[in-house]
Parts: sequence; structure tokens; C-alpha cells
Amino acid sequence: MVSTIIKRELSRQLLLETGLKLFSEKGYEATSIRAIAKEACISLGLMYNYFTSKEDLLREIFLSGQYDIEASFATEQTSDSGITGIEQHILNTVALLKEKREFWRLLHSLRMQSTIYQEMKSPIDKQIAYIQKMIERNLLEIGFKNPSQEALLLFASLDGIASHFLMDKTYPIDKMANYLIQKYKNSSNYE
Amino acid sequence: MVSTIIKRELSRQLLLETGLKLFSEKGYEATSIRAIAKEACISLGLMYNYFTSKEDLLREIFLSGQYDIEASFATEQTSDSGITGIEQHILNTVALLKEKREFWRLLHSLRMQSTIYQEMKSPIDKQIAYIQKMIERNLLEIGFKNPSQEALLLFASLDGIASHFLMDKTYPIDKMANYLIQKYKNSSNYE
DNA sequence: AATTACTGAACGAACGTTCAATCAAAGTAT
DNA sequence: ATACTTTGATTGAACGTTCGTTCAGTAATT
Repeated sequence: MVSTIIKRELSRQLLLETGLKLFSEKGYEATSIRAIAKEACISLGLMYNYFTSKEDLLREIFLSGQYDIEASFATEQTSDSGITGIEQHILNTVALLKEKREFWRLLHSLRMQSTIYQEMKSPIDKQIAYIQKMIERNLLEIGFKNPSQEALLLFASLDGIASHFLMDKTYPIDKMANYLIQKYKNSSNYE
Repeated sequence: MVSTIIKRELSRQLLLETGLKLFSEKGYEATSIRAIAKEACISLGLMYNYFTSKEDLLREIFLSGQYDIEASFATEQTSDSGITGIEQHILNTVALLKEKREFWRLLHSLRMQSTIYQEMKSPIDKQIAYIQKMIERNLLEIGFKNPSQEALLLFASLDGIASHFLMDKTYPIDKMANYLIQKYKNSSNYE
């Protein structure tokens, strides 16, 4: 009985991973249940034992990905080594982008279209607002005169860098991160 | 005979506009030919007199949009008023985003997914590389030490700002543009 | 023996696409 | 001007395919 529960969870995880992989590659609409079943080496109907529909699978993939990211951002401020909060945030963002590449690709490809994404939008928006506030606090700490405007800019810059990295694996994301960090180290003197 | 040609071109334009509208709203895959025909108040089959397939319609929409944008960026350097090339570029980008919002939404929603977009990618990449070079030249002019790296950052920042504006009409894009411009005016002294 | 995991044929709906038929407009002959 | 002809624009029923989803049946596990 116990191993059944474990096995069930394993099958569920396999479907979540395979779904994420194909959704992020080809897009949600262009990926069929048949393609997911084939990729995961299971039968066509099995998905419906774990998820009520294709949309439900997407929802659960989102939920699972969000949980990981939330956890990562939550522990961000704990580390109090010599580096600033901004530096920590930038490095953390880059690490997350690399680690959860498929999830971010899915997010970036879905967020522009209204119908499917709109119902999953609200928790993500909350998370974004939270990150925004965190950046603002960190910018205020290093003496920025206009932290809310600068936070908006930094957020957009990081988002743009993320987009380019998600579209092109060879994008020099580490160089960009270091360049950004350097900028904020230098600018802390005169802003 | 002449009016027939004009009529044909008008019908074609109507389909291009309606297709762009729906593709940018709901996404390419999620938009059916039937939906386009209904929105344009024409019959189901008429699209196939002007375009060979749904994909061909998308291709032509892209081509048409690209042409407009190319034209706008090409005339960018001509204006030699008191403002710098960077300022001109930022203002021009914002103006284009507002004017061709639907096209940019379509581009941003398609560029992450491989299959459909990949064949239209090459001309767009060329255009991006050209803009990148232009930014670099402008950055060099105002005395940046590392123009190619800075151009990569400015490009990402503008792309991020664009994404946020495309997702949210109330995004303060003008404020962001002015803030960016101010940054580059001030930083020209010590970079 | 009982419970759960899994299969894949089958279903209705929706899709992109085709095409014979209809309509509107322009050209030509009377 | 009027009638006939020709041409191209437009229609929507119909076709084959694929989609998401269901479910009776089979295999595996307890």
C-alpha cells in the first residue's frame, strides 16, 4: 500500500516533468496529450488518472514551479555575507533561470496570451510585487534617491536579460549579471 | 478592372489586420480560421483566395509588420536636433511600441516557441543585430568604455520594459523612457 | 480476492482546407 | 440603353485529420 502511494507520486511527477518539457518547447496549445503520453512512454488515457484535464496539468505544472521559485526567493535575504542585497538578488535570479529554465520558458511564452494564463496570473503577480518591494528596499539601503523607479528599471532589465537567455542558451548571462552588479556598486556613490 | 485590384488589396488588408488582432490577443495556435473570418465578417473559405494557408497568413502579417518597423528604424539617425542618438533611439522604440502594439505582442508571444517562429527568425535576427550595432555606435559617441556590453544591457532593458508594457497597458512606459534617457545623460561624464 | 494502475479503441467536437455553386461587376455586342 | 458574356470575388457544405476526453477491459500489486 505504501509503495503504491510512492509509485503514484512518481507517475505524477513524470507527467509533470514531461508536460513541462513539451509545453516549454512547443507551447501549450501546440502540444497534444498524445505527444506527452508518447514522450513519457505511457498510454494515452493515463494522464486522466492524475489530472482532470490538459488545463489542470498545466495548472499543476505552474503550481509546482512557482513553489520552487517562491522557496528560493524567500531564503534570499538570509545570507548576510559581504555582498549587498542587490548583488544577492541578481545572482539568485540568474541561478534560478539556469536551474528552472523550462519553467521560465513556459511562463514567458504564456504570459502574453490572455485566455489560459489569466487565471494563474494572480499568484504570480503577488510574487512579482513582493520581489519588486524587495528590490526597492535593497536599493534604498545602498542610497538610491528614487528606489521605486529604479526597482522598476532593474526588474525590467533582469526580465529582458532573462528573455534573451531563455531564447538563446549561449547568451552571456553571467557576464551580464556581473556587469549589472558592477553598475550598482559604482552608482551607489552618487545617486 | 482597376477598382477590382483595389478591392482585392482592401480585402487582403482586412484579413491581415484581423489576423494580427486575433493572433496577438489569443495566440496563433488558439486562433482559428473560423474566428478570423467571423471577426472580419467574411466567409470561411475566402482567406484561401488571398493566402495559401494559415501559416502563410502569419508569415505575411510578420512581413508587413517588419516592413513598417524597418522603415522607422532606418530613418532614425536622420534627425540631428540637439538630442543624442541614444535618446532618439529610446524615444523611437517607445513610439513604435505604442503604434504597433499588436505586432509586438505577436512577436513576443511567438519568439519563445520553436516550430512556427523559427523560419521567420532570420530576418528579425538581422534587424536586431543592426539595431544592436546602432546602439553601440551611439554609446561610443557619448564616451562609453564598454559600448558592446552596455548595448547588450540597454537592449535587454528596453526589451524588458517593452514586455511589461505589452502585458499591461497602464505600465508607465514614458516615465521609464525618460528615466533611462536621464541615466544615459548623466553617466556620459564618467564612464 | 480485492484494489489499484494502466491500456487503447472509440466518441464527438473542432480544426485547416477544398471546391462546386453563386453572386457582382466589367467588357462587349446589339 | 439593353442584353449577353466573361471574369473574378465570395460562399458555406463537406472532407479528412487531429484533438481532448471517456471508459470498458486488462495487468499488476497487495
